Amino acid sequence: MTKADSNVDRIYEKLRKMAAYFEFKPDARINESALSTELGASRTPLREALNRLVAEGFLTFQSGRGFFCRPLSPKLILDLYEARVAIETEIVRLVCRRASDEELQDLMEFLKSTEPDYDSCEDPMELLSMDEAYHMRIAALSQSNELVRILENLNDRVRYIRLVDLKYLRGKTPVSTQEEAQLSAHRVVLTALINRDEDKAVSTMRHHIERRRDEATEAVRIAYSQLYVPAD
Amino acid sequence: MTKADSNVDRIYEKLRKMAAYFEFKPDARINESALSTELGASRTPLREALNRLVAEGFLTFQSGRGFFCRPLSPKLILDLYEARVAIETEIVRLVCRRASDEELQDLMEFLKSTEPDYDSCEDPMELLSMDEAYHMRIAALSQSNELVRILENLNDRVRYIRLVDLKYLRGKTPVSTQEEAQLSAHRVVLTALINRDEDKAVSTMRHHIERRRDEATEAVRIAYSQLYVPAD
DNA sequence: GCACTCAAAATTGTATACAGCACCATATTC
DNA sequence: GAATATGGTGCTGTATACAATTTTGAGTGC
Repeated sequence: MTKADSNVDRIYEKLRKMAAYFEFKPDARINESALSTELGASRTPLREALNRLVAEGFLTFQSGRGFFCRPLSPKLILDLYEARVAIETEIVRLVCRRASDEELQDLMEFLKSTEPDYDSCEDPMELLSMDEAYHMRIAALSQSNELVRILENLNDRVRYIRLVDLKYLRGKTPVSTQEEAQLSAHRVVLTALINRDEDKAVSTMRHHIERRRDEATEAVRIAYSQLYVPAD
Repeated sequence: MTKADSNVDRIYEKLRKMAAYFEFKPDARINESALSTELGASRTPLREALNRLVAEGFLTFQSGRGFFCRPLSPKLILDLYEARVAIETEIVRLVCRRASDEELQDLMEFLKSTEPDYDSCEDPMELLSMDEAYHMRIAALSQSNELVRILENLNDRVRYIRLVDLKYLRGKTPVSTQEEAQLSAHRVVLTALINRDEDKAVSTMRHHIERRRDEATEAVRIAYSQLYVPAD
Protein backbone atom coordinates (compact mmCIF):
# COMPACT_ATOMS: atom_id res chain seq x y z
CA MET A 1 0.00 0.00 0.00
CA THR A 2 1.57 3.21 -1.17
CA LYS A 3 1.18 5.63 1.64
CA ALA A 4 1.82 8.50 -0.71
CA ASP A 5 -0.67 10.36 1.43
CA SER A 6 0.41 10.16 5.00
CA ASN A 7 -1.98 10.70 7.83
CA VAL A 8 -0.71 14.23 8.34
CA ASP A 9 -1.38 14.98 4.69
CA ARG A 10 -4.90 13.65 4.98
CA ILE A 11 -5.57 15.76 8.07
CA TYR A 12 -3.89 18.74 6.45
CA GLU A 13 -6.04 18.60 3.31
CA LYS A 14 -9.18 18.24 5.35
CA LEU A 15 -8.31 21.15 7.64
CA ARG A 16 -7.31 23.28 4.71
CA LYS A 17 -10.76 22.89 3.20
CA MET A 18 -12.42 23.55 6.53
CA ALA A 19 -10.36 26.71 7.01
CA ALA A 20 -10.95 27.85 3.42
CA TYR A 21 -14.72 27.73 3.91
CA PHE A 22 -14.58 29.20 7.40
CA GLU A 23 -15.95 26.10 9.08
CA PHE A 24 -13.90 27.61 11.86
CA LYS A 25 -15.45 30.99 12.50
CA PRO A 26 -13.16 34.00 12.12
CA ASP A 27 -10.87 34.39 15.15
CA ALA A 28 -12.40 31.35 16.81
CA ARG A 29 -10.15 29.30 19.00
CA ILE A 30 -9.46 25.77 17.84
CA ASN A 31 -9.71 23.04 20.43
CA GLU A 32 -7.04 20.48 19.63
CA SER A 33 -8.44 17.59 21.65
CA ALA A 34 -11.92 17.92 20.23
CA LEU A 35 -10.62 18.31 16.70
CA SER A 36 -8.27 15.37 17.00
CA THR A 37 -11.02 12.98 18.07
CA GLU A 38 -13.26 14.39 15.36
CA LEU A 39 -10.59 13.62 12.77
CA GLY A 40 -9.70 10.28 14.30
CA ALA A 41 -6.06 11.02 15.02
CA SER A 42 -4.02 12.10 17.97
CA ARG A 43 -2.90 15.61 18.71
CA THR A 44 0.63 15.13 17.41
CA PRO A 45 -0.15 14.83 13.69
CA LEU A 46 -3.00 17.29 14.08
CA ARG A 47 -0.67 19.95 15.42
CA GLU A 48 1.77 19.33 12.59
CA ALA A 49 -0.96 20.00 10.09
CA LEU A 50 -2.11 23.07 12.01
CA ASN A 51 1.41 24.46 11.93
CA ARG A 52 1.53 24.14 8.16
CA LEU A 53 -1.73 26.03 7.89
CA VAL A 54 -0.38 28.80 10.08
CA ALA A 55 2.55 29.20 7.71
CA GLU A 56 0.13 29.37 4.79
CA GLY A 57 -2.03 32.05 6.35
CA PHE A 58 -5.14 29.97 7.01
CA LEU A 59 -4.75 30.01 10.76
CA THR A 60 -3.00 32.04 13.40
CA PHE A 61 -1.13 30.89 16.44
CA GLN A 62 -0.58 32.43 19.85
CA SER A 63 2.00 30.92 22.12
CA GLY A 64 0.36 29.33 25.11
CA ARG A 65 -3.14 29.90 23.81
CA GLY A 66 -3.13 27.70 20.76
CA PHE A 67 -4.46 27.93 17.22
CA PHE A 68 -7.15 30.27 15.93
CA CYS A 69 -8.95 30.71 12.67
CA ARG A 70 -7.63 33.64 10.64
CA PRO A 71 -9.62 36.82 10.98
CA LEU A 72 -11.93 38.01 8.21
CA SER A 73 -12.09 41.69 7.33
CA PRO A 74 -12.55 43.74 4.18
CA LYS A 75 -8.93 44.91 4.39
CA LEU A 76 -7.58 41.37 4.47
CA ILE A 77 -9.66 40.38 1.47
CA LEU A 78 -8.64 43.50 -0.41
CA ASP A 79 -5.03 42.56 0.23
CA LEU A 80 -5.62 39.10 -1.18
CA TYR A 81 -7.21 40.51 -4.32
CA GLU A 82 -4.34 42.92 -4.74
CA ALA A 83 -1.84 40.10 -4.42
CA ARG A 84 -3.84 38.20 -7.03
CA VAL A 85 -3.55 41.15 -9.36
CA ALA A 86 0.21 41.24 -8.84
CA ILE A 87 0.58 37.53 -9.55
CA GLU A 88 -1.90 37.15 -12.39
CA THR A 89 -0.74 40.18 -14.35
CA GLU A 90 2.83 38.93 -14.24
CA ILE A 91 1.62 35.48 -15.24
CA VAL A 92 -0.12 36.91 -18.29
CA ARG A 93 3.02 38.83 -19.17
CA LEU A 94 5.13 35.68 -19.00
CA VAL A 95 2.59 33.60 -20.89
CA CYS A 96 2.58 36.17 -23.67
CA ARG A 97 6.32 35.70 -24.06
CA ARG A 98 6.62 31.99 -23.42
CA ALA A 99 3.54 30.11 -24.49
CA SER A 100 3.58 28.57 -27.94
CA ASP A 101 0.85 29.32 -30.44
CA GLU A 102 -0.24 25.75 -30.05
CA GLU A 103 -0.61 25.96 -26.27
CA LEU A 104 -2.71 29.09 -26.62
CA GLN A 105 -4.87 27.47 -29.28
CA ASP A 106 -5.40 24.48 -27.00
CA LEU A 107 -6.49 26.82 -24.26
CA MET A 108 -8.89 28.50 -26.65
CA GLU A 109 -10.38 25.12 -27.46
CA PHE A 110 -10.76 24.46 -23.75
CA LEU A 111 -12.44 27.81 -23.26
CA LYS A 112 -14.86 27.23 -26.11
CA SER A 113 -15.69 23.74 -24.94
CA THR A 114 -16.57 24.94 -21.45
CA GLU A 115 -18.72 27.84 -22.58
CA PRO A 116 -21.92 25.78 -22.69
CA ASP A 117 -21.21 24.67 -19.11
CA TYR A 118 -20.88 28.27 -17.98
CA ASP A 119 -24.23 29.12 -19.50
CA SER A 120 -26.08 26.15 -18.09
CA CYS A 121 -24.41 25.99 -14.69
CA GLU A 122 -26.51 27.07 -11.75
CA ASP A 123 -24.18 26.04 -8.94
CA PRO A 124 -21.91 28.91 -7.86
CA MET A 125 -19.39 26.45 -6.41
CA GLU A 126 -19.04 24.71 -9.75
CA LEU A 127 -18.88 28.00 -11.60
CA LEU A 128 -16.04 29.13 -9.36
CA SER A 129 -14.22 25.83 -9.88
CA MET A 130 -14.36 26.29 -13.64
CA ASP A 131 -13.11 29.84 -13.37
CA GLU A 132 -10.24 28.83 -11.11
CA ALA A 133 -9.36 25.93 -13.35
CA TYR A 134 -9.09 28.28 -16.29
CA HIS A 135 -6.91 30.75 -14.42
CA MET A 136 -4.67 27.92 -13.26
CA ARG A 137 -4.32 26.65 -16.81
CA ILE A 138 -3.07 30.03 -17.89
CA ALA A 139 -0.77 30.10 -14.88
CA ALA A 140 0.75 26.78 -15.88
CA LEU A 141 1.75 28.28 -19.23
CA SER A 142 3.85 30.88 -17.43
CA GLN A 143 6.33 28.12 -16.63
CA SER A 144 6.84 29.66 -13.22
CA ASN A 145 6.18 27.17 -10.46
CA GLU A 146 6.54 29.84 -7.85
CA LEU A 147 3.82 32.03 -9.31
CA VAL A 148 1.58 28.99 -9.62
CA ARG A 149 2.22 28.09 -6.04
CA ILE A 150 1.47 31.57 -4.73
CA LEU A 151 -1.66 31.83 -6.83
CA GLU A 152 -2.98 28.53 -5.50
CA ASN A 153 -2.54 29.78 -1.97
CA LEU A 154 -4.27 33.08 -2.71
CA ASN A 155 -7.16 31.37 -4.47
CA ASP A 156 -7.71 29.05 -1.55
CA ARG A 157 -7.75 31.88 0.92
CA VAL A 158 -10.11 34.08 -1.04
CA ARG A 159 -12.41 31.35 -2.28
CA TYR A 160 -15.09 31.65 0.34
CA ILE A 161 -15.52 35.34 -0.35
CA ARG A 162 -15.58 34.79 -4.09
CA LEU A 163 -18.30 32.24 -3.55
CA VAL A 164 -20.35 34.68 -1.51
CA ASP A 165 -19.76 37.32 -4.14
CA LEU A 166 -20.97 35.00 -6.88
CA LYS A 167 -23.97 33.85 -4.90
CA TYR A 168 -25.28 37.01 -3.33
CA LEU A 169 -23.90 39.93 -5.27
CA ARG A 170 -23.69 38.89 -8.85
CA GLY A 171 -26.84 36.89 -8.45
CA LYS A 172 -28.62 40.23 -8.69
CA THR A 173 -27.95 40.57 -12.39
CA PRO A 174 -29.34 37.97 -14.80
CA VAL A 175 -27.21 34.87 -14.94
CA SER A 176 -26.69 35.00 -18.67
CA THR A 177 -25.33 38.55 -18.45
CA GLN A 178 -22.84 38.03 -15.63
CA GLU A 179 -21.38 34.83 -16.95
CA GLU A 180 -21.04 36.38 -20.33
CA ALA A 181 -19.05 39.26 -18.90
CA GLN A 182 -16.83 36.77 -17.14
CA LEU A 183 -16.42 34.66 -20.22
CA SER A 184 -15.81 37.63 -22.41
CA ALA A 185 -12.99 38.81 -20.17
CA HIS A 186 -11.44 35.38 -20.47
CA ARG A 187 -11.82 35.46 -24.20
CA VAL A 188 -10.43 38.98 -24.52
CA VAL A 189 -7.33 38.09 -22.51
CA LEU A 190 -6.72 34.95 -24.50
CA THR A 191 -7.27 36.65 -27.83
CA ALA A 192 -4.80 39.35 -26.84
CA LEU A 193 -2.32 36.63 -25.88
CA ILE A 194 -2.76 34.92 -29.23
CA ASN A 195 -2.11 38.25 -30.92
CA ARG A 196 0.87 38.71 -28.60
CA ASP A 197 -0.57 41.98 -27.42
CA GLU A 198 0.98 41.98 -23.97
CA ASP A 199 -0.32 45.32 -22.76
CA LYS A 200 -3.88 44.55 -23.69
CA ALA A 201 -3.75 41.08 -22.13
CA VAL A 202 -2.24 42.40 -18.91
CA SER A 203 -4.60 45.33 -18.50
CA THR A 204 -7.66 43.24 -19.26
CA MET A 205 -6.62 40.69 -16.66
CA ARG A 206 -5.98 43.46 -14.17
CA HIS A 207 -9.42 44.96 -14.59
CA HIS A 208 -11.05 41.56 -14.61
CA ILE A 209 -9.77 40.98 -11.08
CA GLU A 210 -10.05 44.54 -9.81
CA ARG A 211 -13.74 44.60 -10.63
CA ARG A 212 -14.24 41.79 -8.13
CA ARG A 213 -11.95 43.39 -5.61
CA ASP A 214 -14.19 46.42 -5.46
CA GLU A 215 -17.03 44.22 -4.27
CA ALA A 216 -14.95 42.74 -1.46
CA THR A 217 -16.20 44.98 1.35
CA GLU A 218 -19.80 44.21 0.59
CA ALA A 219 -19.04 40.52 0.11
CA VAL A 220 -17.36 40.32 3.52
CA ARG A 221 -20.40 41.90 5.12
CA ILE A 222 -22.62 39.27 3.55
CA ALA A 223 -20.17 36.53 4.44
CA TYR A 224 -20.45 37.46 8.11
CA SER A 225 -24.20 37.43 7.98
CA GLN A 226 -24.06 33.99 6.40
CA LEU A 227 -21.52 32.60 8.85
CA TYR A 228 -23.47 33.61 11.91
CA VAL A 229 -26.92 32.72 10.68
CA PRO A 230 -28.36 29.31 11.47
CA ALA A 231 -28.24 26.94 8.52
CA ASP A 232 -31.41 26.76 6.45
CA MET B 1 8.16 28.88 31.65
CA THR B 2 6.73 29.68 28.29
CA LYS B 3 7.98 33.04 27.14
CA ALA B 4 6.25 35.29 24.65
CA ASP B 5 8.25 33.38 22.07
CA SER B 6 7.53 29.76 22.56
CA ASN B 7 10.09 27.08 22.11
CA VAL B 8 8.68 26.18 18.73
CA ASP B 9 9.13 29.77 17.62
CA ARG B 10 12.73 29.77 18.78
CA ILE B 11 13.44 26.53 16.94
CA TYR B 12 11.56 27.78 13.92
CA GLU B 13 13.53 31.02 13.65
CA LYS B 14 16.80 29.18 14.03
CA LEU B 15 15.91 26.58 11.41
CA ARG B 16 14.66 29.24 9.06
CA LYS B 17 18.03 30.93 9.12
CA MET B 18 19.84 27.64 8.71
CA ALA B 19 17.67 26.75 5.72
CA ALA B 20 18.02 30.22 4.20
CA TYR B 21 21.79 29.92 4.17
CA PHE B 22 21.79 26.30 3.07
CA GLU B 23 23.38 25.02 6.24
CA PHE B 24 21.42 22.02 5.13
CA LYS B 25 22.85 21.12 1.77
CA PRO B 26 20.40 21.07 -1.14
CA ASP B 27 18.25 17.91 -1.11
CA ALA B 28 20.01 16.65 1.99
CA ARG B 29 17.94 14.55 4.32
CA ILE B 30 17.37 16.02 7.76
CA ASN B 31 17.89 13.74 10.71
CA GLU B 32 15.28 14.66 13.29
CA SER B 33 16.90 12.98 16.28
CA ALA B 34 20.29 14.52 15.64
CA LEU B 35 18.81 17.94 14.98
CA SER B 36 16.61 17.81 18.06
CA THR B 37 19.51 17.10 20.39
CA GLU B 38 21.54 19.77 18.62
CA LEU B 39 18.78 22.29 19.28
CA GLY B 40 18.12 21.06 22.79
CA ALA B 41 14.52 20.08 22.31
CA SER B 42 12.58 16.94 21.61
CA ARG B 43 11.33 15.84 18.23
CA THR B 44 7.77 17.01 18.79
CA PRO B 45 8.36 20.77 18.70
CA LEU B 46 11.11 20.28 16.14
CA ARG B 47 8.72 18.59 13.75
CA GLU B 48 6.17 21.35 14.23
CA ALA B 49 8.76 23.90 13.18
CA LEU B 50 9.86 21.74 10.25
CA ASN B 51 6.26 21.53 9.05
CA ARG B 52 5.97 25.30 9.00
CA LEU B 53 9.12 25.54 6.94
CA VAL B 54 7.76 23.02 4.46
CA ALA B 55 4.70 25.19 3.99
CA GLU B 56 6.96 28.18 3.41
CA GLY B 57 9.07 26.46 0.79
CA PHE B 58 12.31 26.17 2.76
CA LEU B 59 12.11 22.41 3.11
CA THR B 60 10.40 19.52 1.42
CA PHE B 61 8.74 16.52 2.94
CA GLN B 62 8.32 12.96 1.73
CA SER B 63 5.92 10.74 3.55
CA GLY B 64 7.77 7.97 5.31
CA ARG B 65 11.18 9.40 4.47
CA GLY B 66 11.09 12.63 6.40
CA PHE B 67 12.24 16.17 5.79
CA PHE B 68 14.75 17.36 3.22
CA CYS B 69 16.36 20.64 2.38
CA ARG B 70 14.81 22.29 -0.66
CA PRO B 71 16.69 21.71 -3.89
CA LEU B 72 18.80 24.44 -5.48
CA SER B 73 18.73 24.93 -9.21
CA PRO B 74 18.90 27.84 -11.63
CA LYS B 75 15.27 27.31 -12.56
CA LEU B 76 14.09 27.57 -8.97
CA ILE B 77 16.05 30.75 -8.41
CA LEU B 78 14.78 32.23 -11.66
CA ASP B 79 11.26 31.50 -10.46
CA LEU B 80 11.93 33.32 -7.21
CA TYR B 81 13.28 36.35 -9.02
CA GLU B 82 10.27 36.37 -11.32
CA ALA B 83 7.95 36.23 -8.36
CA ARG B 84 9.88 39.13 -6.84
CA VAL B 85 9.33 41.12 -10.03
CA ALA B 86 5.62 40.40 -9.85
CA ILE B 87 5.37 41.50 -6.23
CA GLU B 88 7.70 44.47 -6.29
CA THR B 89 6.31 46.03 -9.45
CA GLU B 90 2.81 45.88 -8.01
CA ILE B 91 4.12 47.31 -4.75
CA VAL B 92 5.63 50.26 -6.60
CA ARG B 93 2.36 50.77 -8.44
CA LEU B 94 0.41 50.87 -5.18
CA VAL B 95 2.95 53.09 -3.46
CA CYS B 96 2.69 55.55 -6.32
CA ARG B 97 -1.04 55.82 -5.70
CA ARG B 98 -1.13 55.59 -1.94
CA ALA B 99 1.98 57.01 -0.34
CA SER B 100 1.81 60.60 0.82
CA ASP B 101 4.39 63.12 -0.37
CA GLU B 102 5.67 63.19 3.19
CA GLU B 103 6.21 59.44 3.36
CA LEU B 104 8.14 59.52 0.12
CA GLN B 105 10.24 62.43 1.32
CA ASP B 106 11.02 60.54 4.51
CA LEU B 107 12.13 57.61 2.43
CA MET B 108 14.35 59.90 0.36
CA GLU B 109 15.94 61.15 3.57
CA PHE B 110 16.54 57.57 4.61
CA LEU B 111 18.08 56.78 1.25
CA LYS B 112 20.38 59.77 1.37
CA SER B 113 21.42 59.05 4.92
CA THR B 114 22.44 55.49 4.08
CA GLU B 115 24.37 56.38 0.96
CA PRO B 116 27.66 56.88 2.84
CA ASP B 117 27.20 53.42 4.36
CA TYR B 118 26.75 51.87 0.93
CA ASP B 119 29.99 53.43 -0.25
CA SER B 120 32.04 52.47 2.76
CA CYS B 121 30.56 49.04 3.37
CA GLU B 122 32.77 46.10 2.53
CA ASP B 123 30.66 43.33 3.98
CA PRO B 124 28.29 41.84 1.35
CA MET B 125 25.98 40.57 4.08
CA GLU B 126 25.51 44.05 5.47
CA LEU B 127 25.11 45.51 2.00
CA LEU B 128 22.35 43.04 1.28
CA SER B 129 20.66 43.82 4.59
CA MET B 130 20.59 47.51 3.72
CA ASP B 131 19.19 46.79 0.29
CA GLU B 132 16.49 44.52 1.68
CA ALA B 133 15.63 47.04 4.37
CA TYR B 134 15.10 49.67 1.72
CA HIS B 135 12.91 47.43 -0.42
CA MET B 136 10.86 46.49 2.64
CA ARG B 137 10.38 50.14 3.53
CA ILE B 138 8.93 50.76 0.11
CA ALA B 139 6.80 47.65 0.50
CA ALA B 140 5.38 48.95 3.77
CA LEU B 141 4.14 52.07 1.96
CA SER B 142 2.01 49.89 -0.32
CA GLN B 143 -0.28 49.29 2.67
CA SER B 144 -0.69 45.71 1.52
CA ASN B 145 0.24 43.28 4.27
CA GLU B 146 -0.11 40.37 1.92
CA LEU B 147 2.43 41.70 -0.57
CA VAL B 148 4.79 42.45 2.30
CA ARG B 149 4.38 38.96 3.60
CA ILE B 150 5.03 37.32 0.27
CA LEU B 151 8.03 39.54 -0.39
CA GLU B 152 9.57 38.64 2.96
CA ASN B 153 9.26 34.97 2.13
CA LEU B 154 10.79 35.42 -1.32
CA ASN B 155 13.64 37.50 0.05
CA ASP B 156 14.48 34.88 2.63
CA ARG B 157 14.50 32.11 0.07
CA VAL B 158 16.66 33.94 -2.44
CA ARG B 159 19.00 35.59 0.03
CA TYR B 160 21.81 33.08 -0.14
CA ILE B 161 22.04 33.40 -3.89
CA ARG B 162 21.91 37.16 -3.74
CA LEU B 163 24.78 37.02 -1.29
CA VAL B 164 26.82 34.84 -3.61
CA ASP B 165 25.96 37.13 -6.48
CA LEU B 166 27.13 40.16 -4.53
CA LYS B 167 30.29 38.47 -3.33
CA TYR B 168 31.53 36.64 -6.37
CA LEU B 169 29.89 38.16 -9.41
CA ARG B 170 29.54 41.81 -8.75
CA GLY B 171 32.83 41.78 -6.91
CA LYS B 172 34.39 41.74 -10.34
CA THR B 173 33.49 45.32 -11.04
CA PRO B 174 34.90 48.06 -8.82
CA VAL B 175 32.90 48.42 -5.62
CA SER B 176 32.21 52.08 -6.13
CA THR B 177 30.68 51.42 -9.56
CA GLN B 178 28.36 48.59 -8.60
CA GLU B 179 27.00 50.17 -5.49
CA GLU B 180 26.41 53.34 -7.39
CA ALA B 181 24.39 51.51 -10.00
CA GLN B 182 22.37 49.93 -7.21
CA LEU B 183 21.90 53.21 -5.43
CA SER B 184 21.04 55.00 -8.58
CA ALA B 185 18.29 52.52 -9.37
CA HIS B 186 16.88 53.13 -5.91
CA ARG B 187 17.05 56.86 -6.43
CA VAL B 188 15.49 56.70 -9.88
CA VAL B 189 12.56 54.66 -8.61
CA LEU B 190 11.99 56.94 -5.69
CA THR B 191 12.27 60.10 -7.78
CA ALA B 192 9.74 58.69 -10.21
CA LEU B 193 7.45 57.93 -7.28
CA ILE B 194 7.77 61.46 -5.98
CA ASN B 195 6.89 62.73 -9.45
CA ARG B 196 4.01 60.24 -9.48
CA ASP B 197 5.37 58.77 -12.68
CA GLU B 198 3.99 55.28 -12.21
CA ASP B 199 5.20 53.76 -15.45
CA LYS B 200 8.75 54.93 -14.98
CA ALA B 201 8.86 53.77 -11.35
CA VAL B 202 7.45 50.36 -12.24
CA SER B 203 9.69 49.74 -15.21
CA THR B 204 12.81 50.87 -13.38
CA MET B 205 12.03 48.53 -10.51
CA ARG B 206 11.38 45.73 -12.97
CA HIS B 207 14.72 46.13 -14.68
CA HIS B 208 16.53 46.61 -11.39
CA ILE B 209 15.44 43.11 -10.35
CA GLU B 210 15.63 41.48 -13.77
CA ARG B 211 19.27 42.44 -14.11
CA ARG B 212 20.04 40.32 -11.06
CA ARG B 213 17.80 37.53 -12.27
CA ASP B 214 19.91 37.18 -15.38
CA GLU B 215 22.91 36.38 -13.21
CA ALA B 216 21.06 33.66 -11.35
CA THR B 217 22.35 30.69 -13.33
CA GLU B 218 25.93 31.71 -12.82
CA ALA B 219 25.32 32.54 -9.16
CA VAL B 220 23.83 29.11 -8.53
CA ARG B 221 26.89 27.48 -10.08
CA ILE B 222 29.14 29.44 -7.76
CA ALA B 223 26.86 28.74 -4.81
CA TYR B 224 27.31 25.02 -5.37
CA SER B 225 31.05 25.33 -5.52
CA GLN B 226 30.98 27.28 -2.27
CA LEU B 227 28.63 24.89 -0.50
CA TYR B 228 30.72 21.85 -1.27
CA VAL B 229 34.14 23.34 -0.67
CA PRO B 230 35.77 23.14 2.75
CA ALA B 231 35.46 26.40 4.69
CA ASP B 232 38.38 28.78 4.40
C1' DG C 1 -23.90 45.23 41.30
C1' DC C 2 -18.83 45.14 40.61
C1' DA C 3 -14.16 43.92 41.20
C1' DC C 4 -10.99 40.78 43.05
C1' DT C 5 -9.09 36.19 44.66
C1' DC C 6 -8.05 31.77 44.26
C1' DA C 7 -8.77 26.98 43.45
C1' DA C 8 -10.60 23.61 39.99
C1' DA C 9 -10.94 22.36 35.33
C1' DA C 10 -9.59 22.53 30.84
C1' DT C 11 -6.10 23.18 27.51
C1' DT C 12 -1.66 23.60 25.64
C1' DG C 13 3.53 22.30 25.35
C1' DT C 14 6.82 18.78 25.28
C1' DA C 15 9.11 14.38 26.30
C1' DT C 16 9.06 9.76 25.59
C1' DA C 17 7.82 5.15 24.07
C1' DC C 18 7.14 2.08 20.66
C1' DA C 19 5.40 0.16 16.22
C1' DG C 20 6.46 -0.03 11.61
C1' DC C 21 8.75 1.31 7.55
C1' DA C 22 13.07 2.37 4.98
C1' DC C 23 17.77 1.70 4.26
C1' DC C 24 22.08 -0.74 4.18
C1' DA C 25 25.25 -4.44 4.41
C1' DT C 26 25.92 -9.06 4.14
C1' DA C 27 24.82 -13.51 2.45
C1' DT C 28 23.07 -16.52 -1.12
C1' DT C 29 21.99 -18.11 -5.62
C1' DC C 30 22.63 -18.48 -10.42
C1' DG D 1 30.44 -11.44 -10.71
C1' DA D 2 25.70 -9.63 -10.81
C1' DA D 3 21.36 -9.86 -9.08
C1' DT D 4 18.41 -10.91 -5.60
C1' DA D 5 16.96 -12.43 -0.78
C1' DT D 6 17.49 -11.38 4.23
C1' DG D 7 18.30 -9.68 8.61
C1' DG D 8 19.78 -5.88 11.41
C1' DT D 9 19.85 -1.02 12.30
C1' DG D 10 18.18 3.38 12.42
C1' DC D 11 14.68 6.50 11.38
C1' DT D 12 10.03 8.16 11.02
C1' DG D 13 4.91 8.34 12.49
C1' DT D 14 1.88 8.59 16.14
C1' DA D 15 -0.15 7.80 20.67
C1' DT D 16 0.11 8.89 25.21
C1' DA D 17 1.49 10.84 29.60
C1' DC D 18 2.37 14.51 32.29
C1' DA D 19 3.96 19.23 33.44
C1' DA D 20 2.95 24.02 32.82
C1' DT D 21 -0.19 27.40 31.73
C1' DT D 22 -4.50 29.53 30.80
C1' DT D 23 -9.34 29.81 31.52
C1' DT D 24 -13.35 29.39 34.20
C1' DG D 25 -16.31 30.15 37.84
C1' DA D 26 -17.67 30.30 42.51
C1' DG D 27 -17.05 32.75 46.48
C1' DT D 28 -15.91 37.03 49.10
C1' DG D 29 -15.68 41.77 50.36
C1' DC D 30 -16.99 46.39 49.38
